[in-house]
Amino acid sequence: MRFQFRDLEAPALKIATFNINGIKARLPRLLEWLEETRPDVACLQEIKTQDEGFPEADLARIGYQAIWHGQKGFNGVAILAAGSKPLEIQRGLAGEAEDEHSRYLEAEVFGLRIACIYLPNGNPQPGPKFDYKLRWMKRLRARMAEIAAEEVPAIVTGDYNIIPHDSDVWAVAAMADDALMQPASRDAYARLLGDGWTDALATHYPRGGIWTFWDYQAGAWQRDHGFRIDHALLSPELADRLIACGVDKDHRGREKASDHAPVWVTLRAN
DNA sequence: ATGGCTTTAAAATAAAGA
Repeated sequence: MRFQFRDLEAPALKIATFNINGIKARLPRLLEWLEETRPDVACLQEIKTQDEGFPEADLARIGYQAIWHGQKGFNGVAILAAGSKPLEIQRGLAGEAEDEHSRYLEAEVFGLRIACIYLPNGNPQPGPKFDYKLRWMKRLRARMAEIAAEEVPAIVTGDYNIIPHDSDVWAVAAMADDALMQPASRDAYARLLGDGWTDALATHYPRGGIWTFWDYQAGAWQRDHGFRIDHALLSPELADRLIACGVDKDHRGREKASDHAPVWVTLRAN
């Protein structure tokens, strides 16, 4: 199936995801990153603000329109697009009415379906937070199956809080008991791929060793003690159009940086 | 280190993160 990127003249589309760990504290870094790298679409996680605190005007000033799903103090996701307002399709996942965390936002923009996710961390495990993580992944899988059934070009990207393979972490032993790499977490992630979604970075860097997160503690950045937990999953149509992908690693080393680095993919228009 | 940072919320600590 062929498709066109609507409202876009460029022959390729760049889509990025960035867990910014607080949009208020990170606003100068966020604006700087957008202006330097100019993604057509940017999915943000952990905006950590209520809806009314979202810096809509600051983003508009540099050419980005946005939709967002905020929450007081923590969580929160947003989808930004250069010169186009994302059309909201869905916020939140079905299947758990009492779940009030702002972790899922889905939109249509440039002729693509884009879901921005902030998957629960799940620590400590075992425990109720880990149970919530696994339930959330089950609900995500159900929604992704619905999207797949629509046969639209789609990308589900964000902070998955999953280390998919041992080659995606600096030291397996250091993280062995962490919720991010438990077999149940990995199995749930593998099921998404089994359903036909493609992990963009895993495809282009099959040997691993690519990190998207470095802890603030213990000199993790200076020692390159990181792991890969921010992912872009592509529908079959988009997987065929993947030109390039990578991590804006240098942004992790800047003043007042987030503990995550941005991840991006570039897709061919046809 | 059952937490070495960091953010938010809110006024000193506490929760959450990964």
